[in-house]
Amino acid sequence: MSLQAILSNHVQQAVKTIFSADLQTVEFQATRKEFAGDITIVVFPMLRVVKGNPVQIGNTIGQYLVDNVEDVTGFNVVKGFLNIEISDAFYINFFNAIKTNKTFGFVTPQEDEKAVMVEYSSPNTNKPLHLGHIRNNLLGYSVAEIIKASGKTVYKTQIINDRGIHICKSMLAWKRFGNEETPESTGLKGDKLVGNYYVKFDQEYKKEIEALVAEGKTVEEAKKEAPILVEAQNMLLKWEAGDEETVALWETMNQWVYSGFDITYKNLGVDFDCLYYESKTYLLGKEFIDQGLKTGVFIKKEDGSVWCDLTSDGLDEKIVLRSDGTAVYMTQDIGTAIQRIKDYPDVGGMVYTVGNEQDYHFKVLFLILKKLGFDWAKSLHHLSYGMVDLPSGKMKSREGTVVDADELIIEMADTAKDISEELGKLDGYTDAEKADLYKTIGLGALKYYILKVDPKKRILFDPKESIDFQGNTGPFIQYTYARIQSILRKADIEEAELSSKTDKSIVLHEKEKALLKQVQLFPEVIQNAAKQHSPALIANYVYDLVKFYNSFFQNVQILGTGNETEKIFRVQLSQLVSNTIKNALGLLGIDAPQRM
RNA sequence: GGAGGCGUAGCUCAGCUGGAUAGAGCAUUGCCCUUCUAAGGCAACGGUCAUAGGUUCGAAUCCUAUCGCCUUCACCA
Repeated sequence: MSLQAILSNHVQQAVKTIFSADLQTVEFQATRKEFAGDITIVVFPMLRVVKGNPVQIGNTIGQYLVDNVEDVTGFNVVKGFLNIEISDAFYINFFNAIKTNKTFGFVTPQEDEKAVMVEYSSPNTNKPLHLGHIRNNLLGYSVAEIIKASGKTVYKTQIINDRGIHICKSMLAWKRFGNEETPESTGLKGDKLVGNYYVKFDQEYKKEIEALVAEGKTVEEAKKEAPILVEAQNMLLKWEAGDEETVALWETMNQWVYSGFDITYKNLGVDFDCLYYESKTYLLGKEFIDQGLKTGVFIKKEDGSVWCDLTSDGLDEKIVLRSDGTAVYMTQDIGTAIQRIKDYPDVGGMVYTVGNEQDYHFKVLFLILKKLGFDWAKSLHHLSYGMVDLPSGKMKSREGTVVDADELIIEMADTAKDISEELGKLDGYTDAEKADLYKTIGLGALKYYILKVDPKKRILFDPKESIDFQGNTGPFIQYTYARIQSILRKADIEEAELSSKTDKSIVLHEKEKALLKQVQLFPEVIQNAAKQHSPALIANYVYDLVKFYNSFFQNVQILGTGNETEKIFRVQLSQLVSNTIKNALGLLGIDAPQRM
């Protein structure tokens, strides 16, 4: 039982016996460092049931706790705050109970718990991934790991938008200007090659618009009538009709993109359990539209288009099928969701990692699925995150104002290399080991930088200012981990000693106590992060833990202490902390290096 | 115009369901490596929590209005 739970019971008991009143809940908070105590009970809320002076009430309850609770050793009252002092024995008990648990805080998936499907990434297949996709991927991956750690089975998935006018644009430009170029012939990554033709298309398109305007057309007309655009649209029609040549080219170019994406995903360290392709699911939603028409969820208009009337829910009418019977984005999403539940019957809820531009879309999607009568629809969540913007504004692939994912990853590793070489602490490492470490540190910096901020906030990324490696950063946390590993290597303590129980008579240093308190919070932090879909909570937690450790490290001798019992305890504590750091970083998709 | 989000130190961000004198990092200025990794530690400086009201023992947090920035409201995805 947690400290709060134990104290809660006793405080309620105290209020009952002394004031003969019933207290519903007891409010706790961490004791501020300028006061003595380990945990604080707020007296003010009790005034609703107990009349009187808060200081007096605090004193009375404090005395009761000292008299009746073994682990409460003292108290003091400041205004309406009852600061409780807890015995070292309590923390040592806790330490003894969990010190050999390698996954403290993680809950193993329960059989009766429904699984969760987490969708993330879901790129278009016409251009390379950029910094915006990186945020999406890191968030989705991390949230999946966090939900897993909180005790649920998780499936990671994505919907690949492999169909549509965007890929036709790249296909057309390649056909016209490509001279049969391939990734092999150019040495380019497949997604980069295809992306180049997407940009090429846009350049040609703009030229044609200008030419048409010069001929006297309005800009609006020119945008619609530009021949290259018309041809791209024809290409999409041909694709939908199953034209052999078009489909073959589409398959080839998509394949190029996939192999390019695979490299980026691998470098980023993200993965998926299953994939869904829009080209395979876009027709799927239609049968459910038919079904919804029968049950009255949807209405057909005179021109044949199908709509969902959401005005009674405070929203608009939403189209779910065009008048020509073709699918829209919504149709496909309805079909995909239903298909996923069919494929994975143990799934009880889904998380969609998609930018906040689409808040409205998902609000509508979830509402429609509810109206269609799926009970799992109430367990759908849109993990909506803010855009990554540049000082110049939004990133735009067509205008070349994007921060390329592959390039950024390489730059980060290069920076790590520069810093590392300057510090020169890697004697004995092979070049391969070094290269590996630079990647780990570079990625650590990037991932932490992205994940430490609240997902719903937008991120302003200035390419001119490099991502930090000092202070509240990934490398700082990795460094602390490496530091502890160094201690453990030098400790020269036998395995049996490392798991031996700590004697309760030991007196804890304040820095040691602070560490144990912080470790104690981990399970709760994981649950919270899972509930709120927020890796930022994990990042903030591990940052605090690491700060406490560095302070401990600087102020307390670990191996150098003369006392053998103390030494063993401190090494064990270091091990526990390092293990917690590693596990927390793991939830963020960040590796913890042995040296750096 | 309807809907939604954001606004905290020069910069980047924390601040849980309302609680003590609003916290970190970067930057700036001091210290601390003959002792376990200085990508570190200790300290100083820095705030009208956008603004104005309200709710109450108590508000950065909840409510209302105003201002500023962003998104969305397509037979696009």
